[in-house]
Amino acid sequence: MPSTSPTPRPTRSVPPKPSLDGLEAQWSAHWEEQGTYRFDRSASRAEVFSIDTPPPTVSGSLHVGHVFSYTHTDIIARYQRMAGREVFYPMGWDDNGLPTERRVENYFGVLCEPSLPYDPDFTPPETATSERRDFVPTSRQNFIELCEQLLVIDEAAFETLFRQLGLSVDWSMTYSTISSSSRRASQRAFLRNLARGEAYSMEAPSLWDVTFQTAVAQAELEDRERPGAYHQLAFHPSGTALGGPDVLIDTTRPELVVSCVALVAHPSDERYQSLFGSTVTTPVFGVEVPVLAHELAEPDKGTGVAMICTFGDTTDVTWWRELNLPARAVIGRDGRFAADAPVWLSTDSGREAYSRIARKAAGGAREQMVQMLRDSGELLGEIRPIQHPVKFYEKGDKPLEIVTSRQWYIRNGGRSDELKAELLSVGNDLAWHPDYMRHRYENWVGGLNGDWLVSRQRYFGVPFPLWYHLDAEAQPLYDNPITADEAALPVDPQSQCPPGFTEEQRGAAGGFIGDPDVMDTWATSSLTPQISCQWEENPDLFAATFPMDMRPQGHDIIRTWLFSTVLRSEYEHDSLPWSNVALSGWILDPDRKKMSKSKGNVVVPTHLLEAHGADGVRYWSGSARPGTDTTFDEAQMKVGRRLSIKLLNASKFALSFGEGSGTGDSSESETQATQTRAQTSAITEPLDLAMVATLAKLVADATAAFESFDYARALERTEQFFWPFCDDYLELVKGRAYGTEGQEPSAATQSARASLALALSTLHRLFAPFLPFTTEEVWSWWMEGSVHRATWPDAAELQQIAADGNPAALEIAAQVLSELRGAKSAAKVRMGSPIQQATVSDTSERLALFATVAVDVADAGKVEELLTATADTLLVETRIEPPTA
RNA sequence: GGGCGUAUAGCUCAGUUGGCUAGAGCGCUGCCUUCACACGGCAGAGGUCCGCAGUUCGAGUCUGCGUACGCCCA
Repeated sequence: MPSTSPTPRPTRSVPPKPSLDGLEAQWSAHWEEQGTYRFDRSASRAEVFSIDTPPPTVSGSLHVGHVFSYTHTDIIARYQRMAGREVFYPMGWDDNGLPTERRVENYFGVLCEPSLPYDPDFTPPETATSERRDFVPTSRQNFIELCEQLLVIDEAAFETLFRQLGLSVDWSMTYSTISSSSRRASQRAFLRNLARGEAYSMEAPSLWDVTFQTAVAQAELEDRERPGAYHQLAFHPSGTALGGPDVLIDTTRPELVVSCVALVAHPSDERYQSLFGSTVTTPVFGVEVPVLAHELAEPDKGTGVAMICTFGDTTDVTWWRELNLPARAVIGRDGRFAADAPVWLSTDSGREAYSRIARKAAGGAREQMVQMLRDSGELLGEIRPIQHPVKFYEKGDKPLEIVTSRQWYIRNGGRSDELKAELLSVGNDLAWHPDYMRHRYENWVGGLNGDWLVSRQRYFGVPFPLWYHLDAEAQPLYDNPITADEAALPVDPQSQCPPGFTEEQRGAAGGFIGDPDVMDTWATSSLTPQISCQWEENPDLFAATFPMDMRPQGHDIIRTWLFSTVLRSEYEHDSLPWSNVALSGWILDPDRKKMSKSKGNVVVPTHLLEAHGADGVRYWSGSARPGTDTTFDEAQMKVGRRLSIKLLNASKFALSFGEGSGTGDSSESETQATQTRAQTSAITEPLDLAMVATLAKLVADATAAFESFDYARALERTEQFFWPFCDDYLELVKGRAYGTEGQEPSAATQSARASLALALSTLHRLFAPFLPFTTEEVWSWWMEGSVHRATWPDAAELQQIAADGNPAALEIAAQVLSELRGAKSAAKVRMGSPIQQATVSDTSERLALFATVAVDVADAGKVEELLTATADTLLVETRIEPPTA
């Protein structure tokens, strides 16, 4: 559906008492029926404006934040559509991955237990317990079915909200990240990464969430301040240094002494020069470890010596790698210490000590360990409590452990300066809105220190399309995975055989096993441009929409979604995935705290839409400058509602005077162009020309603001014009517009009516992206078609109509009118009461300008005798006689 | 520790190459209800533009140094 220039209806139809009630339901049904926002697939790339919509995580709750940022995108989409672009604006749901699993677990009170067989009659508990340990185990397939079941409900709730909000998405193009085409795209992209050497698997220590029992990526980490305590432990010199004084270290994790592989101090630390190269034995366990030097050791932290454990934190991993230390890991995937005493404990007393911490989680093991250290006298002094940053999975509740496991990685520049430089350069080619957000990207890419870990030991996600050969002992051979054929995608290696094998060979010696993992959610959502543009599935659509024009998103996920999308696109297409990135800010509660579920200050948007109307809520969103954190403010929504009501009433009023041309001769043979020309050529009065000149400037400003994605500025300018337009211009022009009853409209009357029509048509379109329901309503009173498919106003055309109209004439008229009203207000009389005499004093230049509008001013102010006098500045003196009672 | 942003009326915010006698809305106060709008209109009060120093004929705006708050990264 192309956009069209405004075409008046043959007759106007203005309701006697306009109202906002019911507009949302009425017009959203109408738009759906008319296909107003349907994407035209025949459009060429040059005509298209394509938007990489953020697929919301449907397993989260509805949130004002959704309303806020999605409105920003919609406002831009609506502008682009009116500006003549064919807008590709799909919606997507991010429904694969851990957030959905977690919601399903809590919602139904179940846990996935992959060893269980599928139960076709499985029904979840009637009431879910809140205790995770009481959750009912269910098979992988049952679990996935529950995920799918809940998603239908969650997605419907989101769609309802977004429709109420008036998002102009083409709902026929909706995608979901767990759908078969998304899984296909995700697996295809992965296989190509693998073929090009951009993806690899490796056995390595990685960050591990013990609750969810999965590896997590660097991008999903967050530091949280947690209470901890320094324990001072004594290590005993051994070998050549035997008999020397104990080496003291401070640690917050005494339970890890058993996996200590070395002590470390800074190479320039004077205190420990003599110890470097010597060995010490660990407390309690008596294992001999070296004392080494490394610049990551912090001399002013504790005693300056740290114990290196495999693995307590990410620094341990660095030390382990760079100092070539052995791995002595004891914590398993469940976060507990291994049951059997490790082989490196050579003494009976060491093994006995270990048995006291075996099978314990970190906390319990620490308690035991502290007791043993106290008993042996190797814990010195008091335990000193501290606050320190601890690494958490952003969605997790327990500190991350580091566990060694085989994982898949995609190279992201974290281990290659060359790739890092390339990605930095690519990011620099993006147009960022606001521009300063580019620093977040640079910061993140610059700080990457490892490749992107994409495998997750979870169930509801996109599986790796891989199998592994089994050797004669049925052990997997990871080095040469069997890959799925692209044509067969999507595949589930758990239930499907690799090419050339049969199901009987699964798990058998010489046979195969399927890769058990799923990909990180971001590994799929990093492909939203490819998914929504239907990469490799619909070449015409892809060619018309990719690379996309705009990626809207929150600034908090630059490091994850934005970066990973750039990376995947660079690998697959050697290009940016889009040309513009528009960042939305946070919603802050009235105390300026970020709204989040954990703080319990989240506002659910449905009641807001009911209370203030979709346009009222949209107005609040649209007032927030791009990228700026914004206070949640219902007062602004009320203002938006007021603006909408004002627009209804002002439109009703302006349309009540009759047609602009006044002749009533709008015969059907007359083309729209000549009609328009006849109307606009009727605009001759100085006040009217001044208004049109001001309007032309407004359109130029608003258009420029929109072209740079600054919708808030466009709204602000439009409002700045609209309120004085109602307060002043409508009042000034009212008398002329009425004309004299029973007479043919004079030229002055026709000028007024044509000006009102022109201003109204322009204002309706300028407000349309922000107030889609209200503007569609008022547009329908007098125009054909949808305002949302009407062409955006043209500043040059308006300027041409305004000719030599001088905006200052309108300004001075408004100023004098305001003075006259002030006099009436001071005299405590009604605005409709007359002023017997008014004298306007000003400079002669301004008086000359005033003369061109004086009749309108006198009429609006009900001034019976209007005099002028020259002076240095504007002064209005009045004589108001008290009304005769 | 490094980077980025914000700081203007009681509140939420505009203020785009320096020209400001600093604006808007909300809130507050007063007045006005037949004739578009009481889900209203009109008018009014209200400010050391975070601080200090500098550049300039001129600084809310530019520069430097601080302070406070927020975010990103280590």
